[in-house]
Amino acid sequence: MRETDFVSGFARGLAVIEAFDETRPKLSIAEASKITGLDRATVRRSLLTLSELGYADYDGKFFALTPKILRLGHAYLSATPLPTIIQPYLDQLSDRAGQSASASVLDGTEIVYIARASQKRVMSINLTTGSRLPAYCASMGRVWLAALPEQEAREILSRSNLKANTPYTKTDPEELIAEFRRVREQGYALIDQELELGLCSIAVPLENDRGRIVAALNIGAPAAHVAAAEMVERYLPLLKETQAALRVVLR
Amino acid sequence: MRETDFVSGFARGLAVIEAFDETRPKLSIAEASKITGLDRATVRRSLLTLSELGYADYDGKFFALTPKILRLGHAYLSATPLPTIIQPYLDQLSDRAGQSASASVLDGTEIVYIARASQKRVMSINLTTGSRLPAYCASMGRVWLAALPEQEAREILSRSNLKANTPYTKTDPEELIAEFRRVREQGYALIDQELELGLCSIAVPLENDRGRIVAALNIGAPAAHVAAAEMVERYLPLLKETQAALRVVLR
DNA sequence: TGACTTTTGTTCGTATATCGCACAAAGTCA
DNA sequence: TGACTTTGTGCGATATACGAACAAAAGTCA
Repeated sequence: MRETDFVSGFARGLAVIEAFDETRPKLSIAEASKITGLDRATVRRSLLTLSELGYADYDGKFFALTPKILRLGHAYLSATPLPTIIQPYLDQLSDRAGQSASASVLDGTEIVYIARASQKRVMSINLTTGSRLPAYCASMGRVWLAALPEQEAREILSRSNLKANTPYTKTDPEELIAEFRRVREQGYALIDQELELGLCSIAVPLENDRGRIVAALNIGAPAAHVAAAEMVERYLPLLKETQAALRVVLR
Repeated sequence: MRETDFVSGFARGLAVIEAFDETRPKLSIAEASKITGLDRATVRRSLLTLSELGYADYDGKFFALTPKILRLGHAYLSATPLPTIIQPYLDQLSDRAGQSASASVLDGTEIVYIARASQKRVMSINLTTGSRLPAYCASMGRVWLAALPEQEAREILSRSNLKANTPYTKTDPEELIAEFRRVREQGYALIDQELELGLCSIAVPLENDRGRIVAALNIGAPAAHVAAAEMVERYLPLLKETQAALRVVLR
């Protein structure tokens, strides 16, 4: 790609959109400038452009994103057949298990939820389509990393911020690599309160008919309700069934 | 806003992202150019920029969005407290009703789902956070339009594509305006198979403590299961309870 | 309170990047 | 093969970003 094939004004604008998050729902020009590292004048133009197009509101002081911005993310969800195909299977799975069931794909060091059937809230985090979790400490993330060549998995770990969310969180890269090997062999990943205290989850890979991983499926349950050891006997068979059913559907 | 405060390269890029949808998950440069009406060279630069930033994949022929694009929409969801606050109430509501419950906001002529607790699939459409429906024929849309000054509601109707999705769909603006008045008086909107055959739904407005509408809540049920007339007695009390509980929570 | 400092928003001239056109090259299909 | 479509590229005209300068607003402190 030649240098002139890159529209930096577009790239800068996207960075400005990403400057908004849960801790910063409203931004002044100066704040957005600090977060993105872009010049105030440049950020101002991007924000005014967003506002002009209806993607943001401006009260003269702060900018806030509007629901119109959801069109951008939704363009992916509706354009990708996977979430639509998976959703009914997930609903059924969640219903049979009596627990939340989800599907995700890997994006860099994170997994991204692309479909979810939730039961009563067990986590402090509100997970919906588009939510992200670090791959190294989530059951679906483990499944994804286990499916990659070891070198790639190492590379992703090296870019990850391996922090101990709970006393149980594995943060040693070598230990994680060994865990990936175990996941690969047994065909599922089990997480016992590594992401959040009181939460267990179990995940399996979802492969297409060429044996390539296209998503991960999981079931999450409160540890108080289901001990980690029980997760396998109670939910693995259900996950395996769903996995097999979907394998037939996916080209 | 001065002319030079608008970054057209950014605006053009956003239009290119929106060119992707369920019917067009992969786009060539020429296709994207046709859809957006932008010059091929311009579209090409935007697509290559997206690809360079990891928001799109390029196989040398077609471009497809990657899950990274979800970050953009998610910036709104996580930056707006409303979905997070509402979700647990929706889960409980859906659980008690045994039907899907959702929340939405108005964006132009459409409602946008910002949270949803789904039960078994009853619609042909896969609704998730970020999904859109025309406001004029959806129960939550009616609630929103009823909450606006009549002039604004008329203006939105005039911009809407009022088509009859089913034989029951109301498409006459005057009839709709009269319906909005009824919705305002009775405090809820009932839709009997106007969006899709076999689907009924009932919605109420969700107001903050200043009495301003901030979202609409609804419950949807298969018509075969619950006749339209029954919707009110079965679900309105539950909706009202949730509405009241949330009113206290919202500032 | 008022003087002072710091932060923020806006404007401007200029160097640079981007646009859209026109043409060339490469596919595509009968 | 030839007609057609699609993609890539060079170039002049135009739009945009940068950084500095200034004005306005918001803090800060005695």
